Amino acid sequence: MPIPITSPVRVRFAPSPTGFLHIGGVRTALFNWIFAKRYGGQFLLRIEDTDEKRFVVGAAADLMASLRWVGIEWDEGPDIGGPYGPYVQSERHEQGIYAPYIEQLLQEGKAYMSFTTEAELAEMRAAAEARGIKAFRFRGPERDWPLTQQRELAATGRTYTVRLKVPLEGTTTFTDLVRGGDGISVNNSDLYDVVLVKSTGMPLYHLAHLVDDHLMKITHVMRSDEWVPSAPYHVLIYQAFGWQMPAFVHLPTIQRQDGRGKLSKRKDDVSSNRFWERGYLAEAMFNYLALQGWSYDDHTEIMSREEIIERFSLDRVQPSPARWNPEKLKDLNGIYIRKLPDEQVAERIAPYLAQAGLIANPPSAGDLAYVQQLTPMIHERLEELGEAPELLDFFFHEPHFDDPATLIPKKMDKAGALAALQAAHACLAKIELWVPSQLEEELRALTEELQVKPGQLFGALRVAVSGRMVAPPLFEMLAALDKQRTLKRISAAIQVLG
RNA sequence: GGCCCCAUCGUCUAGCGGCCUAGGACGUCACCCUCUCAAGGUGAAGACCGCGGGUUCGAAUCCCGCUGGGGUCACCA
Repeated sequence: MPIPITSPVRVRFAPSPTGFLHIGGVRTALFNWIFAKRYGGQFLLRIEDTDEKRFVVGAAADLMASLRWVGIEWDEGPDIGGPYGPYVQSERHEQGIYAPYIEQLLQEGKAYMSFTTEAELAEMRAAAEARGIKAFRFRGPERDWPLTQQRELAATGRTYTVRLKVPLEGTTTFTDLVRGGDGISVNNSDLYDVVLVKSTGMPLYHLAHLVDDHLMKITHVMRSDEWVPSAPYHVLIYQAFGWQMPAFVHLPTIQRQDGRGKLSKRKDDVSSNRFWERGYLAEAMFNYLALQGWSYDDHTEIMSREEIIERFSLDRVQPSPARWNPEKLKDLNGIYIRKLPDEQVAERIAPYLAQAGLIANPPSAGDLAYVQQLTPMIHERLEELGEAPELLDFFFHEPHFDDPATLIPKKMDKAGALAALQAAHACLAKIELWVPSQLEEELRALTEELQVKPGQLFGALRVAVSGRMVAPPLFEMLAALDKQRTLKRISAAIQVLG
């Protein structure tokens, strides 16, 4: 059933700069972006850096580059500003944006100053566990103190955190646009008094993101599944402020390939950077990621950005987790590479060849022209642009034969192979018009003359000229190699065999 | 362990009570094409719809229980 969406829609992606962005993060950003485009709303980027300990220099810039790579642009964000800036939480904190809201909750008795230290908390947790209590739900004694008493203690210099005064009884319920049903409900007795402000005065995610979402007029909070357990706290905070709640959309997580847990930055090779380095097309990544947790119908998979935006709807978002499938991504990438014209593929593989040292870096005009000539031979064989150097390296330096036996075709002996190569050399030496069709015509005639199968002669030549059993089509290869180099390589092969 | 979420081929999914002897894609295998490898074409294997109860003339589809998997239990996000 279609989910009614009230536009204008405002969504956001709010990562913390703690390292590289993995593809799960990109997927979450992508769904937000697609959703905004679909309903003609805004997509904003906000950096949540309230955790000074985990902050990684350069991570924010890196993450923005990753998003832009797949084609995600934001309408408001740290680097481009917007009407509700700044879009970096540490800056917002410095500007004192959160302070009045904290004060408000304190004044109204919705939150309280908690003087229990981290060390004390750890002790209490350990003691609780020793008594067999598995779930430690902290409620500070100060939750019942009058505010004046809390302030008096604070005035003595004692440090404190600010905690939300979570109701002891009753239930907290919220709806989720992906899960539907009657909504998700938890007993308040299963909750604890979450920390809203650290003892350093820095607000925590729970408080900061929510104030920001409210101030930035976010209508839909679309985030990963792992946030479901903390959603009740957010609902309670909205209620404490008396603010209108955004709609919650919890996206299924992307699981590891083996299905054991969610993707991890440390254990899995899923940094988004890795994919453009290896030669994945942004269009393919976009298409693949859109299909992680969403589908259009029972058979359509290859879709352009525009088609995906046009067709996207929340009721087709899967509630169950997806699983990381690099094989499928690779297949899609191959499809997108094949859709590209040869000229573009040539332009895009040139940097990989340069990096591999096969051509100059940066490539010369002559290099580029040669790459243009070679590209049609490997175009449809490419699933990652980064595979190009491996497929083409023998065009740039002489092959060497690790195993001369590969020069001998099936059902042929060494003498036969030698004779065939010598005959081919003589035949090719006479050819003036060095183009694939002419080469094919002459060499096919030679197979009949020699009474050998095409596969035998062509196979021996393929190895002679490329040094490998698997290579691009023979005649195109010879043509691209030019006559002189072809003859030289065949001679070298004859030497090796003989 | 508590709490929450989820459950269709190995994987991603279609399916919203009869169209399902369950469709598509990746992967796997075979054949065709063919100078090798790809690409392309054709086809095959692969899911008693996790299990057990209901509801119904009829259930993969609705309800309950169980089991399994995942997430989360921080002064991290």
